[in-house]
Amino acid sequence: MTKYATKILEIVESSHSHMTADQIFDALRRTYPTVALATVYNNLNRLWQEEKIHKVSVEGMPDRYDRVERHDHLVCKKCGRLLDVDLGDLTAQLERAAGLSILSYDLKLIYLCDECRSDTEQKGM
Amino acid sequence: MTKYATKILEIVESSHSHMTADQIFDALRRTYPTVALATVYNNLNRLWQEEKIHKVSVEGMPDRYDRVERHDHLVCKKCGRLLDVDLGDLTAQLERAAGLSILSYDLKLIYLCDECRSDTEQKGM
DNA sequence: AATAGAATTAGAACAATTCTAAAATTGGTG
DNA sequence: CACCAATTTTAGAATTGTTCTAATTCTATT
Repeated sequence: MTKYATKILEIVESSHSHMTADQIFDALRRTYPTVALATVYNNLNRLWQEEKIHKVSVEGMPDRYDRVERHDHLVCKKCGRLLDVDLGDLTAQLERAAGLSILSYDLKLIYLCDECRSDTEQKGM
Repeated sequence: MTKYATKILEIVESSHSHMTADQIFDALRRTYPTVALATVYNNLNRLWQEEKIHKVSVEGMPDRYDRVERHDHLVCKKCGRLLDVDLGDLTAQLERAAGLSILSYDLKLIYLCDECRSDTEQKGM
C-alpha cells in the first residue's frame, strides 16, 4: 500500500457520499497537490481488484466508489442521487429462489428522492 | 413510432442477449444499411424515456438494452456476461424491509459463469 | 406545392477512462 | 552506501461510449 493508495482508501471509506474518480482526485489533491489523475484511476482499479473498495454503476453516470461492507442502495430515478440502505444479507434467500450459488448481489431500490418528488408535484405530474 | 424506432424496439425485444448500442446499430444496418449511429442513440434514448425498453448498466461496460418486462439478472463477475433470471416480484418485501415506497428495483446476482469457473479451476485458483 | 414540425444525418465535441513510455520512487542485496 | 530490479507515478495522447449541432430530409397538413 503506497501513500496514495492509503489516502484514497481513506477518502472512499470516510466519505459516505459515493464519490466519482474526479471528486476523489480533487479530495486527494488537498493533501497531495501534485498527484496525477492517472494515479487515482490506477489506485482505484487496484483497490477494486483487491476488493478493498466497491464500484457503483448507474446508467449514464460515471462510476462511483464506495466502502466495501455489504449494504444496498437507494437510487433516485430522476436525479441519480445515491443513498445507503441496508436490508440485511439476502444471499441465502436469493440463492434459494434462483436455485444456484452466487458470490454476492447488487440491489438497488429505485425511488424518487424528496427533492425530485416535490419538483414533480409542483409541475402537477 | 417511426420505422427506425419500431425496428429498434423489435431488435431489443426479440434478442434476449442484452445488446449494446453498437450491436443494435449493426443489427439495424442489416435492414437499413444507411442508418446513422446517432439515430440509434436518439431512438434508444427516446424508447428508454417512454419506458418501452430497459437499460442495464454494469461497471466499466457500455450500457446494454433489454426488454422491459420485470426480471432480474445474473452477472458474471469475471467476464460481465449477462443472463436473465426471474425471482418474481419482490417489491412488497423490499418496501417492507426498507420502510419506504419504491418505484421499482434492480437486482443483479453476481456469480461465475461456467466458462469463467472452468478457467479459474484450470489455473488452480 | 407550400409549410411547419419532427426525425435523421455526418461529423464534431465531450466526458470518462485507459494506455504509453518515460521518470521517479522503493526495497532489497552485495 | 551503491546498485539493480520492480513498482509506482506522471503527463499527455489515445480510445471509447455517448451527446450535441446544424444542416438536411421526411411527413403530414393545408
